[in-house]
Amino acid sequence: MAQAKMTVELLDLVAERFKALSDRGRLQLLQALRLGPKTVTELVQETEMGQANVSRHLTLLHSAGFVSRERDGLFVRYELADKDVLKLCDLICGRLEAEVSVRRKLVGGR
Amino acid sequence: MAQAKMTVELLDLVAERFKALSDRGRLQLLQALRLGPKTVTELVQETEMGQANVSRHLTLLHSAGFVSRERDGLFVRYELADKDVLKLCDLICGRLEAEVSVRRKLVGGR
DNA sequence: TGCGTATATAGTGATACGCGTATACACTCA
DNA sequence: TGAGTGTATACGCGTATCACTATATACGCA
Repeated sequence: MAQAKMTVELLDLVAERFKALSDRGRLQLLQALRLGPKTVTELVQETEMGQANVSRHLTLLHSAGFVSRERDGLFVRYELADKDVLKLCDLICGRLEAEVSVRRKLVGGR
Repeated sequence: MAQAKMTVELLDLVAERFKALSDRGRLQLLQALRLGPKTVTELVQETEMGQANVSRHLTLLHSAGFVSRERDGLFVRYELADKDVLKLCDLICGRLEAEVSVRRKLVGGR
């Protein structure tokens, strides 16, 4: 959004990236990957999601460029592609915390 | 995502915010608001979307906290709530540009 | 109060999404 | 090559989302 002119195609791409982050399960996976690479099996155990779902979500995150994948024998190890994802989430979380504190003030002020 | 423990409820809230940004029409509206507040009618003209759609998308963006609204007589004027939205979009755009440049290099290297 | 304009909200049909199950594919090893 | 394990994909279903149209609500003004 740095430039004034955003083509419809570019906006669609941006929307697609945001959509990849608009699901609880996928955010859970990204969070689980914060501390390092993990295999699908490990992620299944940590998130308590079904194997098919985990695989599907990881595929989507990968095609959105948020995670990278690397085969290790029988396993596939996923990893955060970079730290941008965390920045994005931090921005949202910061907003949420601000909202909550505003609400607290409103309630406390009654 | 700053803290290691993210409750399911918090993740849902984060996902909801990202979902608000995961639609071309809504991104178009946010972009149109970059230069200042606008009324629904103005946004309808600029985006070539139907009035009902514009109103609906603005309502969603408002409940997600990305825009503020203020009634001005018969009109309702919407405005970017803060600059975070632009930061978020810039992060995504930066990623997209990086991807494109990588692809260019790959193509050029052939 | 009644009319005209601006905005918001049903209602509806088409499309997209997420989940669970079953199955296909990839890889290792005997 | 065949069995076993890990990962990805196909299918069906229920739900959510979006655009469009019509309608309702809010407001200013005569």
